[in-house]
Amino acid sequence: MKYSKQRELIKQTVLNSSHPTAEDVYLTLVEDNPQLSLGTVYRNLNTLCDKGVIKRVAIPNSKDYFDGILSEHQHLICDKCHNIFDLDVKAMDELADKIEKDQGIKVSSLQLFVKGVCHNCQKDID
Amino acid sequence: MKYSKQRELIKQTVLNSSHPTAEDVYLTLVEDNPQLSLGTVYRNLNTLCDKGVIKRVAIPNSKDYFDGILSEHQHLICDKCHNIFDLDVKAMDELADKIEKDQGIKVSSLQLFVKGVCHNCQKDID
DNA sequence: TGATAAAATAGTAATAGTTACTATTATTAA
DNA sequence: TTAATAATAGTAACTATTACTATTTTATCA
Repeated sequence: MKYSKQRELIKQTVLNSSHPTAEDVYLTLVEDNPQLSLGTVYRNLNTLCDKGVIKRVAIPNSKDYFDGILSEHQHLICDKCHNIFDLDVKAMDELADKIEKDQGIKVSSLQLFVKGVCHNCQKDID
Repeated sequence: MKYSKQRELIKQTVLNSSHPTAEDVYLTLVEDNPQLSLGTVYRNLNTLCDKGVIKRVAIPNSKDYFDGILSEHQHLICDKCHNIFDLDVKAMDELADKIEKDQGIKVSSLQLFVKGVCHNCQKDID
């Protein structure tokens, strides 16, 4: 894989922002790099995911988000502000084991989508 | 809401098949109803979901599936045959409670996506 | 350093799944 | 049976993403 300035910028943008979409990354970078192409952003986000440099957060009925945090964690989608927040749900491995035992199937991946109200928005309600 | 023959057929097709997509429903029905429009299928699937007659199974990076079983359950997406299977995961309510306590947030919905190998495909492996 | 090969880019076209629009048809209620 | 209104078929449009292609950038090595 050859170095490219664009890929470097895209990587840094994901690492320095919270769950940006491809479009977020593009809009962030295009200001100082007016020649940047949205296709380049998509292509590099895919490459970076494939190489394990970043992770894709794929949410049902929504565009993809990207995440610079590689350790396993789950996500909260806030009902109010629609932002995405990291959740450290401890019980996932046990749950996978339980499902394997109870259902008699092999589990290769387990993903949890939590919808609710984030800390910030909860403050606004109180 | 006025009766329509098309909506009735669409509803029956969802109730009588296992997790069909909009296209599945359309292809099933169009044979005996050549005038049926795909738009009508989409519109009525949405209406039936809104009215609580059927449920939408929205899976990340995939088209929507529909489900005639209304009771709360989770889904297995098989790595081999890519079909969708119902899973009765008992621990969901407890998990929601635990997340609310641990994370200090209000959970409005909790969805689990299990990827793995279904019973049928597991048989083929053995 | 300069030539060459390989990879990446920008810009655009194409795709998949779904929704929106509109003229026509079917259903319902009086 | 007519009049209203809701639903349809057929098509266009939309959104998120991928594919294509001519040009540019990067890396290699003589």
